[in-house]
Amino acid sequence: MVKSEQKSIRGEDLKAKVLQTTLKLFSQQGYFNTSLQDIRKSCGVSIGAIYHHFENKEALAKALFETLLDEMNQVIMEAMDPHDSCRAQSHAVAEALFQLTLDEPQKMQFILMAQHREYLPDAAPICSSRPFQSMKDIVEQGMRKKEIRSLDDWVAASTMFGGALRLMNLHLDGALDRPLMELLEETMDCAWRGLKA
Amino acid sequence: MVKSEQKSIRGEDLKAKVLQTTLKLFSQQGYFNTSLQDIRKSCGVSIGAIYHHFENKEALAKALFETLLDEMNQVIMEAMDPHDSCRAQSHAVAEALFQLTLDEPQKMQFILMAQHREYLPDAAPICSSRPFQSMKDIVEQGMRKKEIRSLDDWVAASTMFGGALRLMNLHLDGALDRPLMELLEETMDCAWRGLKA
DNA sequence: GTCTATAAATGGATAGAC
DNA sequence: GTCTATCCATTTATAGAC
Repeated sequence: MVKSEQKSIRGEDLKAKVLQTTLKLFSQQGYFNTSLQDIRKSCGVSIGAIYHHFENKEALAKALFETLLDEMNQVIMEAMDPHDSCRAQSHAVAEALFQLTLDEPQKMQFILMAQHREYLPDAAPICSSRPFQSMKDIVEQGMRKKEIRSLDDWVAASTMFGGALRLMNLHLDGALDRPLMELLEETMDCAWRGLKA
Repeated sequence: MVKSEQKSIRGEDLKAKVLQTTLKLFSQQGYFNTSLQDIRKSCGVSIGAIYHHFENKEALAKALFETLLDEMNQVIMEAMDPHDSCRAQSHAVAEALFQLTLDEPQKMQFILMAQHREYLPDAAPICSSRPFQSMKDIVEQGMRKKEIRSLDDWVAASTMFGGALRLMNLHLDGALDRPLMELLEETMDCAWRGLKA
């Protein structure tokens, strides 16, 4: 039944299907444990079709990675947009990222926990990617407006989001007993107490 | 010259040399980008010798991983030992881990940034390993003694050490402009403000 | 205990038909 | 644009000499 639904997939739909399947397999097993044959089988497509849309395995991973970083950055921008204060923006961003972690665990797994530089030699470290830069910007802005006290930029950013990011990791590792979202208020309150002017 | 120094390495010395070389290569290139041939060449030993001391590549990685987790836990225990209060213990542990990151970046790189479960299917998530459990214990103890306010255990632990761990990551990624150790006081002060009763 | 040579399998990538 | 068949390099692991 699954097979019959897929048989007519072509063009951009096929490309999207490949990306979707690749995300699933990479996040579950990792890049190196996933062969192109695995991807081929899992989405009922041929090797030739995959190579038509992506130059090679590395380019496939790169396309996926960049798509997800863009998406994450989009989520961050939309979350902070309606707010003015550093505190409100940070809270909204953390909430949006928690929600994304719950809605799309594979995407967050791939972004947060994969070692991209092992297979994308030219990739920048994740901490300098746009979404993480956006988060750092929020905190630096808050420091300029004296909402948070004067601290090293990296210390301030790590304090604001370090706890929340760690909880996302723990959730994805299955370590948390309580629902992730229930921990949002406490975590961001702790961060704020540590930073406020 | 290097070769002539190594030619007589045998037995336990050889085993240690293999582990040391493996750490270097795994932390630099990752597990999957490092072949046994790479290890063989890099430490001037034969494949046969490696297989004599380790059942297979996975067992080699496992031996290395467990050694490093033990070492890290040892560092933590020794750092907290002279202190009583949760605050002093946490500070000492963070300082010791910063120092370990500076002294042995490859070891911390391997512990903090590798995705061990991609090649050690039976490995527990890193957050439940002994060193991380020790850190969590310090915080929970502090909560019982009312030094820090009543919070979810994971939130408290993530707040106390989330910032410091993130800074270690950033340092290893080369993202920090300032020396890691200069950020210790500020980071742990932020964490403490967020947690104190 | 250490070595070399090689087996056996797998994976990325290509060629060419449709 | 998609498919199948195949090439070639690489890798883990073993066998057997020393």
